[in-house]
Amino acid sequence: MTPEDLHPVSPSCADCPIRHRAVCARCDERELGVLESIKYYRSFEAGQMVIWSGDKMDFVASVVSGIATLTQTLEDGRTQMVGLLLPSDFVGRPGREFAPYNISATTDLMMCCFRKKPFEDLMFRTPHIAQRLLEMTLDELDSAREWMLLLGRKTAREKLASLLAIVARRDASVKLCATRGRMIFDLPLTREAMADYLGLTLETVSRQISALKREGIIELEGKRHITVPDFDRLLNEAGDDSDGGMLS
Amino acid sequence: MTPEDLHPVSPSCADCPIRHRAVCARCDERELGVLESIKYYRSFEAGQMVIWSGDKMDFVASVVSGIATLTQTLEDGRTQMVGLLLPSDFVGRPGREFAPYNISATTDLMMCCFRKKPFEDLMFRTPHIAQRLLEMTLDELDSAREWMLLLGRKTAREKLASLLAIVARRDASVKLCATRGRMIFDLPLTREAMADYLGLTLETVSRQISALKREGIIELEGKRHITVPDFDRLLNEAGDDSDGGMLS
DNA sequence: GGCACTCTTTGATTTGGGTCAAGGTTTTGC
DNA sequence: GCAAAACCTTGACCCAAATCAAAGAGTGCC
Repeated sequence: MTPEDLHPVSPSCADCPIRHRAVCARCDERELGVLESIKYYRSFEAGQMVIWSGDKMDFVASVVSGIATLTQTLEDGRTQMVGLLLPSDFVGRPGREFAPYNISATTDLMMCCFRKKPFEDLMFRTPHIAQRLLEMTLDELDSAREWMLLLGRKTAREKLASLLAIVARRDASVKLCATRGRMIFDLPLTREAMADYLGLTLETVSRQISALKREGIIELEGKRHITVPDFDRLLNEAGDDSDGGMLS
Repeated sequence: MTPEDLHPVSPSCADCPIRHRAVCARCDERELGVLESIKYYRSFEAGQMVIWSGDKMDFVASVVSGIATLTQTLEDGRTQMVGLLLPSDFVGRPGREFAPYNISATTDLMMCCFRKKPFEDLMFRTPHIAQRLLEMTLDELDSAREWMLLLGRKTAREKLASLLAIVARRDASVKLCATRGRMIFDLPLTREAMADYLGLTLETVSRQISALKREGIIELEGKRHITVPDFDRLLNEAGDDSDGGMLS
């Protein structure tokens, strides 16, 4: 498969990401006008909290640039990442008043937000917006369930290979690489964040990355810059049947 | 909390479960008429497959009675349950042609099905149906993410306690028990099914159940009939912050 | 009643990944 | 340019849960 195959939807959007991810294709001028009037941008620095679990969340948003994570924690501090938000991903729940998990910026982050109440009003008046959101939510649910398989049944090595495959697939910069099967990208996560996503410890993540490097499945320059010489070989380590869904 | 608190929505529905779970409150006569005309019932025996992952799925459905499970498997046979369907739960995805996982009956099962195409048509014409489905899907997503925390970060004992707490909460028969905090119910799953749900082996499940019994946190009569003398004590073993969401 | 089957329990042993500890490397801030 | 902090790697050791093995319990069928 070529890198182009991996990006059926352009990740760039001149105006606002929600246009193509959630609504644009079927929106008329009036609806776009409403969206314009209720939107605002917020930026966050790497490490900053966007919202705490349980806090009031009076907006929905999509990621313009940068990476955000959704995490849940037990009282004793064990934490599990339950979602990774890359540019163009949507977050927020019409009909929910409080955030169900922590959202934090792992890199510098720009979000395009819409005030929740008027967004909900628009959604109730505009069936195709609710339908598009339903589709997106079903996709997220599929991803979450794919992730349950990973957390419950994959080995540490398979977990790492799966994560690298997902990031490679979604990272826009892989497009720059022309050689068939070869992919180059930067890991957007620290070892600790990867561990939280994969249900491992950071030491195990580090060891598995070293092992994949030692065996030539990945090449590593610095701590974050990764080259995958043969994407199919990486997928093979991930333990999935063929390439699978693994959207976000 | 009293057993009644656990069942804010009546699990019984004279006509069809989807009425109260998905649409009924806001449906008019004409919409209910359409639903009537496209619905049919299917029953399955314990152990029977409802649908295989990847097969064409031309219906959506809700569970009338019995238990069904959603599972995903790796080629080498490792399997992970990704959802448990109890009476009144909905399954199926408008806009998706193929089933993304195996659905199977773990007990005798009755489902109320709606042919997909006309259901989708109705949904497109009827905004509140799409909106209700969106709400339900968001709830499912929250449950899936709660489960990710369990799979990634909880110990075997905490996993078992969490599962027992969920089943106790959802099982209708707990209503029959009056004593505050005391709950009696039947496990609807084999040890192996529990293991697949929890990302454990069946031996570990068995050992943990024995341990909980030995310590008086549960009482066990036969293999399936469980008494929880003190529900709060069970929750305490589950490791959650207070009682949490843990819907299904 | 007894055989066959499925489900469950329990024990012995192994092992993958966690924990603890030390040191290396990169980034940030002054 | 140096110190501190953050992040990462590697090693030694340990333990929770997996694996392997055997036997008990319940159920249905002839």
